[in-house]
Amino acid sequence: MINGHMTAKQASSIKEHKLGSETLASSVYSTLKGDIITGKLKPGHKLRLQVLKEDYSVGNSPLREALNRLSANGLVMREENKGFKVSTASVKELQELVRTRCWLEEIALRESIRNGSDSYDERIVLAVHRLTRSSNKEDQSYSSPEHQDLHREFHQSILAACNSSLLLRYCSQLQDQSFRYRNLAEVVQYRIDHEDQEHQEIRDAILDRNANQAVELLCSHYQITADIVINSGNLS
Amino acid sequence: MINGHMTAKQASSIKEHKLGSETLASSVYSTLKGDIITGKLKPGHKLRLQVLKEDYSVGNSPLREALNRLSANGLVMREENKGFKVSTASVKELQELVRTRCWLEEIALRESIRNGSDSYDERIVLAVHRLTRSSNKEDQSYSSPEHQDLHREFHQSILAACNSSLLLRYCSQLQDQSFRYRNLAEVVQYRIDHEDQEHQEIRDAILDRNANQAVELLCSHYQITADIVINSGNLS
DNA sequence: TAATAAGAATATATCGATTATTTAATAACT
DNA sequence: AGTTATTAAATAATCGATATATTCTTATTA
Repeated sequence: MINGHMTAKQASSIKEHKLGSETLASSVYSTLKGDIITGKLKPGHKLRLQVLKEDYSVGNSPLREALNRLSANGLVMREENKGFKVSTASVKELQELVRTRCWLEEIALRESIRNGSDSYDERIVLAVHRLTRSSNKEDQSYSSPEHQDLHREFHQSILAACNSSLLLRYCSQLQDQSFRYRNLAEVVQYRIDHEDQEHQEIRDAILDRNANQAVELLCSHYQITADIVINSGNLS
Repeated sequence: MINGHMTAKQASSIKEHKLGSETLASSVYSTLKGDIITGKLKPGHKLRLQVLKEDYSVGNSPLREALNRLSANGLVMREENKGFKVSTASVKELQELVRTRCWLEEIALRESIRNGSDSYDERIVLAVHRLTRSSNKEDQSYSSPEHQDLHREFHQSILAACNSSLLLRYCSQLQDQSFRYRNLAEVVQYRIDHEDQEHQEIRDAILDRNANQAVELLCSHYQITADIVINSGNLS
């Protein structure tokens, strides 16, 4: 039998399922989500059940459950009787994404700054420290999953005190989608350095309780990143 | 064999599945969603697979797929290895819900008013007309699903021009959850009349392009409804 | 009473088979 | 040729039966 459909996939094998009591469906969900965000599974890519079953070594049920969750989160598109595919990526959609993300995060950020406690500040300071340190490692580690996690953590930390788990969930979803776009453009060290600078400015504005400036900086941070992705020419 | 577990359910049998090419999973999804929003399935209620299978006359796969979608939308809670239950309802969660809904809809409403075209206005006018007419029917039809659909349509119509399908999706989810809470308190004609009045005031503010007032009216509209639910004493 | 162990119930997952729909390929026709 | 029908293959969706694992319940023991 030919495994000729291992085209661009090279699926991340499901992690040790034994540890903890995580469900298989949840494992596949996480792995699939990761593969989509990193770009291992490209926008628009058809997700054929049979292929996925082999690539991820799981049965029908957990796979379909994972895909159904993902489709509810916007990373996967589902069409009745036609199955699933990775959500498409276009300039138009990216612009809508950035716009919406700025709207929601402005609220979450202003509320967080209003409610912010010491532990709120400390989490941010720590996040920036770790992120910056990671960026400055010798070995171009800024494209590693660890660096992405640190980046992710920074952006979550500044919204964490908004007092709405609903809003946080939506922001998290928009972040996932933004990171997927971000990974469509190859990121260079120069941009990473600049980003770290922007992160620090945002942090300082927050610590100063200067909400207007923090929002301004945050949104332009997102806009710049989006423009880079658009100019990379990898979008329809 | 006893059908003794038909406790408070009386499941809405799956609608004609033949028409169109809707998937069984999608049918169950809609039906389940409806039963949760109307309160036929009560907050916190354990959703046992075997019971649901019989009540809705479907197999394992489409049922679990529907539940997975619902859990991603917040109407159902999923716990690893422990299955599904209808999301709980509490005063605290309702307050967070209202707060978040006001935040998001303020944005969507202001944007819509800014972009609003003739067809935007017309859809709103029509929605108010139909809703009011339905409320004034003799036969207490204000608790019918048709009336709920009209009510739903009004609230969607005023946000429709915000130019972000993402934001609209989130608003729609929050609306679903709000309606579920709303259905926990028995609604009386008096309140319906008052609501219609509020809807008309919101419509007028929008037609006047008075965004500040429209937002003000909309949010207090939500707050009043929430207070009624809270005072009904049906929440933990 | 509290901790533990056995047993029942339930959720999760696999597999194979079946139906239905979509997609592709082929044939027929104007 | 190019469009339309028809047929065939591929794939999605579903079921049912089964197997395993985890949780829940109950009984037992210290």
